[in-house]
Amino acid sequence: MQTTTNASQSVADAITCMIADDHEVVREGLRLALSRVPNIRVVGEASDGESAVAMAQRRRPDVIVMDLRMGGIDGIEAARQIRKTNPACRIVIFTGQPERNLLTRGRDAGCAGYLLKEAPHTTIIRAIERVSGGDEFIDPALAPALASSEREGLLTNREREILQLLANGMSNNDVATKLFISQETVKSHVRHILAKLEADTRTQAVAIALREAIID
Amino acid sequence: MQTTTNASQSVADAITCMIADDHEVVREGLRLALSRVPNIRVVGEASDGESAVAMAQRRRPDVIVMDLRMGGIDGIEAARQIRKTNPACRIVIFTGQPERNLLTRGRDAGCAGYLLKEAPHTTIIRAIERVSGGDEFIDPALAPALASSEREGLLTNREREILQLLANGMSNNDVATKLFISQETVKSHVRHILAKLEADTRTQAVAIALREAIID
DNA sequence: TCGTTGATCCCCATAACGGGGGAGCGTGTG
DNA sequence: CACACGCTCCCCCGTTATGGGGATCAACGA
Repeated sequence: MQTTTNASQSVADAITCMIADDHEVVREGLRLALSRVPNIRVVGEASDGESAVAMAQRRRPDVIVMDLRMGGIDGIEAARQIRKTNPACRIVIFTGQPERNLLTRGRDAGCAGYLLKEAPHTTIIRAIERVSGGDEFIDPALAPALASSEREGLLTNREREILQLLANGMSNNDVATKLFISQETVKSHVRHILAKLEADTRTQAVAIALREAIID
Repeated sequence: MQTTTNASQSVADAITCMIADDHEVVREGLRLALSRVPNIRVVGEASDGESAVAMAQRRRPDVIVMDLRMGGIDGIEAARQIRKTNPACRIVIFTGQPERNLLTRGRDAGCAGYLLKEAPHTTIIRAIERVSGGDEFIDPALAPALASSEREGLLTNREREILQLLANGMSNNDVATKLFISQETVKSHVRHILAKLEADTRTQAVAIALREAIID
C-alpha cells in the first residue's frame, strides 16, 4: 500500500502529518490508523482552529488532516491562515457530512483533498500520500457534492445578502432601510432571486437557500 | 478512574459494550479508548443500523454506544428496534452535533445516555458505567439542547403541516385548496404560527422552523 | 360538567409582495 | 472600444399577506 521501505520505525523521508479535529475519538482513531503506515509520521494533534494554526507554523507538517467543524475559527479559516504562511503545506479536509458550502469554501482556501469520515483507512492513507505528492484527492462519495455546487455562484453577493435578511424576517422596506437603498431596488433583487432559485415566493426561496446552505 | 480491579485482562463481570458508528476512525478511536478500561469489554462493532440491530440481538451487550447518523436505518430506529427485543440493553447516543430533533427522538426511543463526540474519554467511560448501572447520563453540553426542545410541542400538527407547505412556496390560497379548508383558516393558522415562533413574517417563520428542524 | 384547546370560518383595514416594463452607471473582460 | 454584468432606481398593475377583532364546534381532560 505504501511506496517505500519495510521498516517499523519512523522513516527519514516520511510524510509528516498533523491532525486537527475537535473529537478526541477521531483524533485517536486517525492516529492509530496512521501509526501503522511506515512512511507517515504524525507530528501533532490540534483540537481547535487556533492551535492548529499555531502548531502548523511551528512543526511545518507536509500534510494536515483537518476537520471542518471545530471550536473557535473553523477548519476553513485555519486552512487559509496556514496556507498563507506556509503554502507548501497540503491540507486534507476531513468532514462528517458533505456540505456544499463548506466544501467550496475549502477549495477556495486552497485545500488539496476532501475526505469523508466514513472513509476506510486505506482511502485516508491514499489521500495523504497523493496530496503530499502534489496531487489533489477527492473522496469519490464527495465528488457529486462538489460538482453540484454551481449554486454557489448562482446568486450575487448582494442577492445573497438580501436573501439572508429576508430569512431574518425583514420586509422589503426593512431591507431597503438597512442597506440604504430604495425599496424598488430590493424588489428588483428579490425578483431576480426568485427567478434564479425557481421559487414562487420569497418564503420558498429562503427555504431552498437554507436547505442548500446558500444562507444560514 | 474505574471502580473495579487492577487487571489488564478482561474481567468476568465486565460491562459488555457494542459500538455502532459509520465512521471507521470513530469506531477505532472509541475501541482504543475503551480497551484501556478493565471493566469494559467491547463485544462488537457495527457500521450501520441494520447490522447494529442484528449484532445486538446475537451478542446482547449491556451497553451500546450508537451514532445517530448511519447508513440504512438511523441510530434512533436501530435503538427502538433493539430495545423492543432487548429492553435491558442500555443505549448511549453518540452524536457529532446536538440536534434537537434527533435528541428528543432518541429519548422517545428509550435511550439512556447522550454524548457529544468531542467528549473526552473520561466522560465517555463515565457515561457507559453510569447507564450500565441503570442511571441516565447526559453530556453537560447537551443538556440545554434537550431542555429547549419544548419547541417540539409548540406548534400543533396542523400548524406544522401548513408551515411545511409555506416552505414549499405555497400561498395561503394554495394551502387552503390543498387542505380543503378556507383561506381564512389558513390565515388564522399562520397568525398563530407567527405568534408562537415570534416571527414577523412567514418567511422568517420558515427560516426559524428549518433551522430548528421543526420542518424539513 | 366546565374549561381548554385545536380547528374551522368570517369581517375589516393597511401594508407588503409579485411581475412586467425600462434605464442609468460603474467595473471588468474580451 | 464594445459588451456583459451587477447594482441601482423608477413606473405601472393586481394579488397577497399581515394584524386586529370576532365566532362556532368537537374533543379531551380536570
